Parts: sequence; C-alpha cells; structure tokens
Amino acid sequence: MFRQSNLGERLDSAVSCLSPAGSAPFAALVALEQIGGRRSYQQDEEIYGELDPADCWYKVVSGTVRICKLLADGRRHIAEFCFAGDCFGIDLGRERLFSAEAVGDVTVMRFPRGATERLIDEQPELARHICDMALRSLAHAQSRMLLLGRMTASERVAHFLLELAERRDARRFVDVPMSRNDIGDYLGLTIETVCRVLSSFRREGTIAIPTPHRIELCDRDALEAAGEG
Amino acid sequence: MFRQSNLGERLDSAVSCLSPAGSAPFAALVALEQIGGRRSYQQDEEIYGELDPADCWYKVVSGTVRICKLLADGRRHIAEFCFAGDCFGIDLGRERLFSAEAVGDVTVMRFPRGATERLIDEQPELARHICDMALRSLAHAQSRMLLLGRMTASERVAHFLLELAERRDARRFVDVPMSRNDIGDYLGLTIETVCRVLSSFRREGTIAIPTPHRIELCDRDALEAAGEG
DNA sequence: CGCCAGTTTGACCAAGATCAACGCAAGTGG
DNA sequence: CCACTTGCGTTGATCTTGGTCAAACTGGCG
Repeated sequence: MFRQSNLGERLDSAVSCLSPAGSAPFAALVALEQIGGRRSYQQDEEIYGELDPADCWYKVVSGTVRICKLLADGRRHIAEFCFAGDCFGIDLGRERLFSAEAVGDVTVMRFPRGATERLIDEQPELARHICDMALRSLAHAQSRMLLLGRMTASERVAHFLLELAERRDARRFVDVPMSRNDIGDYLGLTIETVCRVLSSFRREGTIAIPTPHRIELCDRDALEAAGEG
Repeated sequence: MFRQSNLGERLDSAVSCLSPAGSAPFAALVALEQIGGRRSYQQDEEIYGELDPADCWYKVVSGTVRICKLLADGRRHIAEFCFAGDCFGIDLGRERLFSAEAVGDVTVMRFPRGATERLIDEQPELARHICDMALRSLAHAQSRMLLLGRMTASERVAHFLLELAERRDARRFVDVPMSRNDIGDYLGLTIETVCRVLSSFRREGTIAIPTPHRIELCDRDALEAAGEG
C-alpha cells in the first residue's frame, strides 16, 4: 500500500507533504522500530483477510506481498505489490477492505495501531510523515488508474516491467517474484494476454526471458516507447 | 482529489487516521478559512494545468471540478470529480501532474501552500486531518482501480450513478453536471458505450432520463445488482 | 428558421477474453 | 532411475465486449 516508506532504512527519501524537506524525527522512528514485532509467512499464506480487524500495520522486511480483493464471481484484483521497505495495512476503518498475502516467503514487521497512535501523540511530526506516505501512495494510485482506464495491454505490461525495474533498483535483469496470474490481476488483463505481450516483446528483441521469473531488459528505449511515447 | 473533506463545513465527519475519533482543531480550521481567497471560473476554464507550480490547494465552494490528464495521442483520463466541500490540488511535488478544470461554472477557495505549512507548524493536529483525507482518498482510489481494472461497462456505469447519488445526497433524481464525454473518460469507456449502457438501463426500467443531465433512479436494487451482485 | 454542440443509435471492427491444447520443470512414488 | 503427476507458462483458434465510424436526433440560440 505505502511505497518507499520514509520510516526506517529509507529515511533519506523523506519529503514532507506540505512542508519543505525537513529533518526526520529520528527519535520517534527508532521508537517505532522498537514497538514492532517480526513475523514470517510462507508462500501464498494470508497475512490478513478482508473483514479482519485493522488493528495493526506492517512493513515488509523481505519478500513480496500482494494486496488484493476477490469479487463474488471469482474475479480478482491486485491493488498493490509491496517489496522490502514498503509499508502496508494502514487503513482508516475498523475492518480490512482488502486482504494481504505472501507472494513468496515473506518476513514483515508488525506494528500495533494503538502503540503507533500513542507515539504520534508524543511525536506529532510522525503524522506528517504518514501524510507524506499517503500522498505518495495516492499519486501512485492515480497513475495506476490512468493505466487501467486508458492504456492498451502492451502499454500496461511495458509500464509494469519498468516500474518493477525501478522499484527493485534493477538495471538490466529484473526478477519477477509474482506469477503471470498475479501480473494479470494487477494490470487488469488475463494471464494469456500477459504471456502474449511478453512473447511479442521477446520476438521484437525488447526483452529476453531466461526463466519465467527473470526478465532481461534488452532495449529499454523500446520498452519506454511501448509504454506510451 | 480529496473527497468529503473534514475541513470547514464537514467537520462532523472527522475521523482521525490512526487515532480514535477526536475533537477537531476548530481554531486551526477557522484560521485556515481566513487564509483562503475566493475565486470563480467559467465553464471549461482551467484552474491549473499540468506542470503548473503546485503552490496552493483548493476547496470547492460550488460547482464541479474535474481533475484530468491528457495523453500525447489525445486520450484523456479523468482521475476525479470534485463537488462542493471537496478539496483538491494537495500535491507532493513542486509541479502539477494533473490539470483541474471547471465542469460548469465553479467557485473555489484557494489556499496558499506556504501559509498552510505555517499553520500546520502551529497546529500539528492539522497534519492528522490531512493524513485522514489522504487515506480516505486512497481508499476511494483503490475502489476505482478495481472498477477500472475488473468491471464491465454496465457495472462501471451503475457504480457511477450510485456514487453520484450518494455524494450529492440524491434519493431519486440525480443531476449529472458533466458531459457524457467526461463520464466516459472517468470510467475508462467511450462516450458511445456510456450512452448505450444508459439507454439499456432505461429500456429495462432501471432508470429514466428526463434530460441528459438529470437521471431518475427508478429501481435502485436493480442498479445495485448491475453494479456487481 | 437553420446552425451548432452534445447525445443517441446503428453497422462494423478489433483488442483482448475465453476455451483448449501443449510444453516444461519440479516433485513423487515405484 | 524412470514413469507419472502436477502446476505453471506458452501458444493457437474462436468469440465477445466494447471501440470506431457514421448518421440521425435534440434542444438552445442567433
């Protein structure tokens, strides 16, 4: 849900939402890390489900988490993938609207909501940082709405690969922890369409696919052009 | 962008993001209202454009605003409609990523970013309220991603009508300030598809369309069923 | 009255979904 | 070690939804 958190190891990227870049409240962040508990989940294990009480939030230590929703007729939508350093599960309501599942094996930090609230009371600057995360997340959600509402299958897949490369700091070889099915449900496409587009990129020499979960970006310019130019 | 703002006349709906519902910082909000200036725009006038400096944010007093983006090849995407009471233009970056335009004649309050920042410094609880708005907005964005990624044309239009009715507190007659084109760009559909779906709802007796900008919800249950049941 | 912009409807088309088969690598059990 | 299974990924054939193109309709206005 929240990408590129400023809490913890990504302090450097802190940009306050409505204020000029200020100093991060280190003391509060250290305290935050201390109230969190570590937990691990196996492949496809549920971290929380829809309608579960939203009494805590999480930060990914290692692995990949998918935030998703299942419709009555079986259609599935993945709202977000969370990688190491990302926060998720910061919800307004009392209950979860989405579920969170481990894509592979995953380790997370779990922060109780109550303790976080008390910490915010002591360190009000924390609210600004959560605000910042929320606004950053919102900007990401908006570019995803554009993608889902107005882009073709090729554009979506190209964007996905470039986003993946950027978020995982990959220059040429991107590893793809999630299944083709997950990619489809993230991009609003079927698994077959995802495969076909990847194959067509491969035929054109834009990418290579040494294994299904490892993709080489051979021609980044072509990929960027395919992702709308 | 931000719906159902807690600032100003909607104080009653305040729910803090990570804290139990607390009392709103009235003094700060009153101060906020005082730093805002009123401005009016005519039909289709641009309030701000992409790449304009993001040096202020707005609150709709009356009328409807669309937040949108134009792609190079002419495709357009509408991220959000803002009605009276909604805030928009609270962005992280230095420049706008979307533009804001008046759907009809519009009056807004305009708040300079610098003054708001100073106010937040004095009244740190304000950050929590902005955080709350951002999280609420994020939840809305996520349900819109689900709609754009996984729902059929009929489901999208049904959802749209129900959302419009709810946000404008309409029981039976909903007025639709935006054009069919705007609706299409909001739902990721063409204008023709929007028309066709509306006509099919009309033929089935689910709705009536006395004028293109006024729709009667004749059978709410059928509409809710059409919006995924 | 005729023009104009927005809306509606129809005929046709294409992108992507669906259905089905096949490939391939990792287990599993004899 | 090898047959068999299983789960995912890939590819092909066909179909459907919604897009495209075009024409008719509507109400407001000079």
